[in-house]
Amino acid sequence: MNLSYDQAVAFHAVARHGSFSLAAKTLFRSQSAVSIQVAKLEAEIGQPLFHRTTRHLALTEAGKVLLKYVGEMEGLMKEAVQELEDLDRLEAGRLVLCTSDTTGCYRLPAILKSFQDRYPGIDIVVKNATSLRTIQAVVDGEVDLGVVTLAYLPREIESIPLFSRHDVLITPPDHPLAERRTVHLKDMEQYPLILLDRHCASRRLIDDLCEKSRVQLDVAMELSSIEVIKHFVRIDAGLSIVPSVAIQEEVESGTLAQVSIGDFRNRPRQKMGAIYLKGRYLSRAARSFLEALQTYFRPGRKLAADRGKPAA
Amino acid sequence: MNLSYDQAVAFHAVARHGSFSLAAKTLFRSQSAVSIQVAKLEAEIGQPLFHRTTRHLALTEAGKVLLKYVGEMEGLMKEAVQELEDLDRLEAGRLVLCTSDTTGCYRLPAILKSFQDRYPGIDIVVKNATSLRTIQAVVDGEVDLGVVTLAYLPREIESIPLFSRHDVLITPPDHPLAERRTVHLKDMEQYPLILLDRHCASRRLIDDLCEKSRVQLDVAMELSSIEVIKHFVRIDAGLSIVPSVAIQEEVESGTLAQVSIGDFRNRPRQKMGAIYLKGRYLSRAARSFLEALQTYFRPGRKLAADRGKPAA
DNA sequence: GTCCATCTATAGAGTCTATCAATATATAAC
DNA sequence: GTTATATATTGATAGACTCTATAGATGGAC
Repeated sequence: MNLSYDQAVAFHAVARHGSFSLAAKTLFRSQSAVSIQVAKLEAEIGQPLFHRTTRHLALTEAGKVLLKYVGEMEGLMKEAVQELEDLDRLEAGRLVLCTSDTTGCYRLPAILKSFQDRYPGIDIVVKNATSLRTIQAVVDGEVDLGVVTLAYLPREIESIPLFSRHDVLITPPDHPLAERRTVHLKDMEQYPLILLDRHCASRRLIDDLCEKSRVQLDVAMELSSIEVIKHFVRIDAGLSIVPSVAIQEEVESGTLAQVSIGDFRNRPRQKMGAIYLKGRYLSRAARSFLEALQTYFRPGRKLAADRGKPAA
Repeated sequence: MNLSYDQAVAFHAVARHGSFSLAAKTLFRSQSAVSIQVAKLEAEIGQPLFHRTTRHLALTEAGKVLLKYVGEMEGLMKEAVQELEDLDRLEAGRLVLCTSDTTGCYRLPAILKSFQDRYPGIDIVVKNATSLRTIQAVVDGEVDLGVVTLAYLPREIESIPLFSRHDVLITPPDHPLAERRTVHLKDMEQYPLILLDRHCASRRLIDDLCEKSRVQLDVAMELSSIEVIKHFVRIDAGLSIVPSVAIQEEVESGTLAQVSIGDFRNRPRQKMGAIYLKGRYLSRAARSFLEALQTYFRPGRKLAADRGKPAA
């Protein structure tokens, strides 16, 4: 037995209205169309669905059974349509981001908050990982968007520059270098350094620069968290190079000192940006969030994140 | 947004198999047919359902939403088909009978039991009412079948004779009439009688007969239950006329005596039979029960209760 | 009883949609 | 680059659905 959903819907209308002609009107069909639909359904089932003896119809046993199921199915169909339309109107949806701790802690919170306020129906999940891992997660389709260092991007990744990361030397407040307006990598050779481990894009950039400048840093420790690094620097376990945005509070309260690094000045700063998989369909929620990111970080620029294909 | 169920089913197959061509095979369609179905669905929804970047497909957010609902809907459809097929195979169903207390107590139990054993999936509801009320219930479509006195039947009722009801006089064991082999209505005039009330077909038959024979019975009480009548007769509150089948136990145990009534002998006995509404579709369960009734009460006769149109 | 109004079933024609086979295109593996 | 596999596209065909018009049935009015 293979029931047609449309025929069942016609049957349902007839059952609810107790009349073929009335049902036909509500379905915007002719009465004959409805009669035929129900007749076919009855033929398929092998039993009548209505007692047709008197003027008003009554359901047969089979009719009662079918009615029960059709009602539920129509309800589900309506719910599905509702939820899909909500998705389209950004009143529902799910968005999975991935970014570094630093960006997650210091750059995104404000924009996430305003996005949530604007689209309360959208669930946003923020994962934390290094830029390199984030890129892999985007490539694998595990996350919709990433915000990462725009270096070492594979070909299949599309990127949108958002802001620049400005790395500085941090020292305890009473450190000799703390007085300087600028230091160079060369100046740091004599001090033990606490850096992020080699899996981080930002560390890689430092290493690359050292190699070019023939500087041999004394890396005393490799950690994976900037927060932890800050604590070590505060107890004078060594100096570090971190994004300036991550230590504003400590600088203001005087628990840490920051010094610009001359070697970085004429270099392109570390561009940070949003990334997504080339050609992958971006949900409306993802596109909308990309747009929000651009409006927030580059208010002057013209937005390109339209129709799922933002320019690089 | 107006989603097509068939398209959604195609989508579901693709989602489950992770492949259009595989899904096409399981649906016994060509691959192009499935591709087009899904494409139309996506056009209707306004969003892609699959990420098609890599070789294996992945669901988009919209795809995940739809998948959830389609699975449920297909489940319901399967259940509906299952239950309708069960109905056809008599493995499910509901049968509402109506009959008098007497028939319900003394005639039906055995056959109901064997029917239940044979078709355990069918729910049988037995209502009790007088024959006249039962007939009305059948006419109104409140019950599927009735077992009643086959007198005073309206035109729209179809009937199948099953057995005859044999009314006898009952008295206390030590009553003067208890010795007689036969009595006549005339003989009862001098005794107070306890009869069923005038709404009962059996009472009507007695009244009609009295009128013809010009007998004036002394109806001391009118009750609506034969069981109650039996108790009154036992305490010598009067005599009564009841179906013999209802007092077999009391006669055997000697608490009541029965005497044949001569006036009934040459009269057609009260035919009892099954009734249903002419032209009303009889469910398979009802037809099957009618058949069982005939086999039980008239084993020699050829069965006619076939295809919903048993002979009268 | 007959007539009328209303509802449902049926018939024939036109339209639309789904389907198929064949082919083109895209992707991953080699 | 080539090959193999998977998906999209095309054009033709078949089937289902819908419509209008009409016939048949039923209940109520007279």
